[in-house]
Amino acid sequence: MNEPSLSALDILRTRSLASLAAQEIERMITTGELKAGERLNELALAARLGISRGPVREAVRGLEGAGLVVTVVNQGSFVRKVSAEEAHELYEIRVALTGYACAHLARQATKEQIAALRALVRQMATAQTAGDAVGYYTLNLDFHATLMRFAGNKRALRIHEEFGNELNLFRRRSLVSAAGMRASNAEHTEIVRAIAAGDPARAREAGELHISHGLGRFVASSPPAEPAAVPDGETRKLPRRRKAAL
Amino acid sequence: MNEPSLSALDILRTRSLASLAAQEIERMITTGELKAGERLNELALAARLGISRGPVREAVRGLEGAGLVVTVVNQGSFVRKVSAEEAHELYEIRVALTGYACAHLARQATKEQIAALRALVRQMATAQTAGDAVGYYTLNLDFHATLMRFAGNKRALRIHEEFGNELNLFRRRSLVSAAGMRASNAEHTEIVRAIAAGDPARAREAGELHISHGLGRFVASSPPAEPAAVPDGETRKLPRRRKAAL
DNA sequence: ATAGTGTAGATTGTTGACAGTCTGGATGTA
DNA sequence: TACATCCAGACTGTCAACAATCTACACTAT
Repeated sequence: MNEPSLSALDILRTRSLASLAAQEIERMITTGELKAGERLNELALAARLGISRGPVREAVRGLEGAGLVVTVVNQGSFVRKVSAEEAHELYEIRVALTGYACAHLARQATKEQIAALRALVRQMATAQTAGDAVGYYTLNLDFHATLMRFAGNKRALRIHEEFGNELNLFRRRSLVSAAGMRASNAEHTEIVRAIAAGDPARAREAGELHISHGLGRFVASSPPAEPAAVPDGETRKLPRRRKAAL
Repeated sequence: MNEPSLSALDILRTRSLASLAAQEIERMITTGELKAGERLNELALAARLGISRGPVREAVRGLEGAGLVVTVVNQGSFVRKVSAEEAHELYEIRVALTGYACAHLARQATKEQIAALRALVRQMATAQTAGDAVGYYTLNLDFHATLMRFAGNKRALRIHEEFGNELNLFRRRSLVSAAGMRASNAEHTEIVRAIAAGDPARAREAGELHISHGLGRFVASSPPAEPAAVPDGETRKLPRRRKAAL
């Protein structure tokens, strides 16, 4: 009955080229196709997407407003680079949010929600014993997102996801070690246990500790970052790549 | 020696028209010159700023990325309207962040920082006894921003300010009553006292309670909002103001 | 009157062109 | 060799024009 997919025309009736471009560029950034600090060549992007520079510029501006991109007049826009200090700040905020969410859940989580969290912990245990770091990584993301979602605060969920993206701009996604996974999931267990016990203070404590330790595991597993002489937001006078890379 | 102000040319060398437009439009929104739900007429804005539509569109897209504006294809962009539910979520996050900041400060606030906070509380007390609601409002903003700044998390400070702006889009800025001011400042006093005492748990509790109560005072002082049938992000088919207002 | 249709004007979405700025290397000079 | 100057190409910043869409209002038929 339906067209295989919405015809190109129908898509345009609902979404502007700029929004599509924004989506695609964001994808390129989060997948690492565009690396932190890399320059966004408007012309190249427009050519690649088969559109003109206007919508591309709009898309980039949108990403700038969202904090994924930094622009320097007459020099261009760059994928934002997150400094160690900024990453630390992001983690601190996550500590506060996660702790709060856990305390909240300890007060009013439903049986189904607790069951869902337990299931995730079990799956992570499986991934951990199997040494499946990638699987664990994904499940872990899911666990924390679920925690936020169950806490019933959509905005907090959004912020949490946003921070996850930004942390990817700090250093490329890094997987935790086997020992890290074990420790991490033990903390997950404690979080769920405290929530199930209906003990807000303990749940908060467990949530906060888990994120704090997560920061430790994060930096421990990341390769040392190069000095980084590229726009964190201030820098100038940086080399401009000529040949439109892609 | 200096030009009265940077010559227009020098400004352009450092800031693009789009960024200037964004700044100006944001100002219009936060001052209420553009009200929540109101439509942003690109042509009118461009004319008012004496530029073309390109930079205006970019500016609007940036504000959209920042969450101040919502866009519907072929219908235009609108100043975002914050629902009661969203406002509630914002307050919840503020509770978490403020509580965390207070606990943090209780652990490592310097004498100077504590003195600064005490000074602000004193000033608020003066404003309160004088019945100066506007002065109190401003000082209160300052107090909370200072709390965040002293906690040493720039990002948290930014989020806090951002939320303040968004809450203005919920209902127009509303001032608390005389009784509200008194209660509010009593809580401020308790926060500073707990911080000065170096008691993180108590400081957090005081910070959290203060924001929670703040939500109560906020809704109590706000006029009831109209049903609101304008774009919160989904709506369609809404009347379009014709005559370019301004 | 009411509902349906059509049209003009207002506005948004996109494009292509032009001007200004910056980078990197070539050229020339001490 | 070291250093200042100049030049061409690559890009970004802005604009003006065109196409597409939507809204409001008038007009028609029932």
